[in-house]
Amino acid sequence: MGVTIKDIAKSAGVSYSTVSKALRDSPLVKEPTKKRIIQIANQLGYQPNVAARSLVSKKSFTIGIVWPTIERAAHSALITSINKRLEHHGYTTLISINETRTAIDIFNRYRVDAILVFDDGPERYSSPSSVPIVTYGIAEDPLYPTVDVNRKKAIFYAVDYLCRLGHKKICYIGDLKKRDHLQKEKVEGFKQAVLDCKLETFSGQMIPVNGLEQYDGYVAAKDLLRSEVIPSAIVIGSHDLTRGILQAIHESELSVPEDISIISYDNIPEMNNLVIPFSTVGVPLETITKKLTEVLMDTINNKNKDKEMSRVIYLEPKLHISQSCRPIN
Amino acid sequence: MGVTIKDIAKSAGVSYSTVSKALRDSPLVKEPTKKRIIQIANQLGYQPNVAARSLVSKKSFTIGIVWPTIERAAHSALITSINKRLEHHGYTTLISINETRTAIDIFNRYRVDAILVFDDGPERYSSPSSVPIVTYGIAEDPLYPTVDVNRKKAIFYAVDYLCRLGHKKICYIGDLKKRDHLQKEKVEGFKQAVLDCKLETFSGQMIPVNGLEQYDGYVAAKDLLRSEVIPSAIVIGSHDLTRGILQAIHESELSVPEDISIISYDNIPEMNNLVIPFSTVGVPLETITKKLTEVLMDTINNKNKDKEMSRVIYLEPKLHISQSCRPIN
DNA sequence: AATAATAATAACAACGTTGTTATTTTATTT
DNA sequence: AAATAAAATAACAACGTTGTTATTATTATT
Repeated sequence: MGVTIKDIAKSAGVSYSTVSKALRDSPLVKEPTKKRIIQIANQLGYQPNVAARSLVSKKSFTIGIVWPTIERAAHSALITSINKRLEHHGYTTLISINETRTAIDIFNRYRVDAILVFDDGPERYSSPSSVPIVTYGIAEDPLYPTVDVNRKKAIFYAVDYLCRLGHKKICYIGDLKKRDHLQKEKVEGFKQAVLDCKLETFSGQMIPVNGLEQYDGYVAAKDLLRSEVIPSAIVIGSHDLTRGILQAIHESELSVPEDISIISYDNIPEMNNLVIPFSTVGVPLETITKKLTEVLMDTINNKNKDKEMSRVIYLEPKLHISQSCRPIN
Repeated sequence: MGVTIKDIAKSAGVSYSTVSKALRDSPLVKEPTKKRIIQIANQLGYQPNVAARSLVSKKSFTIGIVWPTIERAAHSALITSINKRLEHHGYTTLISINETRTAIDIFNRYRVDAILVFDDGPERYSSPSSVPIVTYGIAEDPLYPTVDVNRKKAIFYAVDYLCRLGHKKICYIGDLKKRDHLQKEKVEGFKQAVLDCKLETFSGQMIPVNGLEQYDGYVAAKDLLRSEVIPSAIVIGSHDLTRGILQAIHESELSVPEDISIISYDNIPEMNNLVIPFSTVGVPLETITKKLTEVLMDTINNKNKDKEMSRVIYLEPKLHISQSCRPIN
């Protein structure tokens, strides 16, 4: 079974409390003894028992991530980055892919120091959690501190940018369903921009997709390109759609940005494996994870009090200009 | 802070040991008292402290999954299924996406009951882990009990099947690099089958890809279709490649299976969102996760002794015949 | 060399559970 | 109604750790 502090004590001929102090590098134990103890610990492959430790110290130095939507590729990049950042703060990340309610219960049983919820779902989970919760991307009347991207503004910026380049006929390809809050925001941003920029509106300006995968983008774009009036620019609501849309454009023997300008919503800085470097709007992934880590640490250290606890932090999207849009004469 | 058994005891006017028994549904406590205690526990939102519990009982009812390659879509389906199965056995699944060595250490500190490693990497981690380890897909001289798919056989079956349909000119598209053990197996299966079935060999019979993504398949197939001799059938080494290959075939105005037969290696039963229902070879995902769960439970309950501990279980692939292959006259 | 001050180590309680043993309450027998 | 058996509950030790307090060993001061 697992090696304990007492095994080390016996082997070193000291009391177990001395071992505890030595391993935590306390100044209360003499340097040579400390060295000897540490060496024995390594030799025996000692790993401190988290259960025992967190039982007495009421700290686990662990963050639980709730991730029921495990397939979402975008989230996996976020989680990788968060994990790295938390590691630097001395925290361990543990993930549960269970349904949100269940996962929160699990982490409560483990008494982790904080829970980070990644769940796009519209479901409300009024969770009696004694462990503090932070959420990402559920800005609609959240019960907990939330970090979110201002998606409305993002798409607004995209349209505004195209407009300043002189584009008049601009389409939006994305999820138009009312259900998904995150996608709805984007649609609103588009509508607002069309209004504010005094752009032409026309039927078929907003093209729906069935899902957010490459294939869905392909289908939607095929559809669009078959119609008689082709827009001079397209705003794409979600990352994966872009590839499919490009594919469709290529098949129509059109090229980007010569024949058509394209800009996509995206947080991930990896639109590089596409044919041309792509222009995007969105909050850089590292900005998101930096803020999330910050909020988590503040929450743990009780830096935010009372009503402040349930406030939303909207991150400001950035326009990342590359080579997929061109000015119109 | 968290509600403890003592809080409940106070509120119910009984001793905390009675509460413990009541919550574990022990016959040692009278039914009405039990009911009352359980009700109070729910009311207070009590969640048992895993740390305290596993400290005394030496059981955590938790399995740690090591998953450093978080992006691998195929694994996410496996993990989802495993999670569900383990839940039925009363186990909780916790995931770490840290580098394998680190993740194993973490789970050792947590004293989970077993660790399941999903790591394709060829790296050897001679880990001094006091928690038992089970691995998936690292059959090459494994240190721990391992479940693996017989990939060599899988591809063999695919070729054999095509051969029996009368195909003579069969190509393989996949990763040909020597590095990746999993991919190498498949290549060997192909070579073996070509030999055993006395098939024609020709230059350019095995087409390499750069990665295992859809795009890589597209590029490889484009290349193939540009050459003067086009095979009558293609065996595809990995799931995601398939879409790209189909794309390329369509662009060449060929159709499947009329002009060309295609069969793909795949464990996931979801080749449905393709244009036609696809023929595949591989071990069904549920078979894999069933066996993995079995091995995990056996390992925990010490059902496998001594040298048996480090044996490999090769799962037998199944041919799943659908509509992407046709017989040749 | 005896005493005080300090450094190093040991002993012990506590954390929230479970499982075992001890005590009290209730039911049964005479 | 007293004695006994059975049922229900309470008390206590243990798990592996940390932090506090008590003890012992060492050094400094006279």
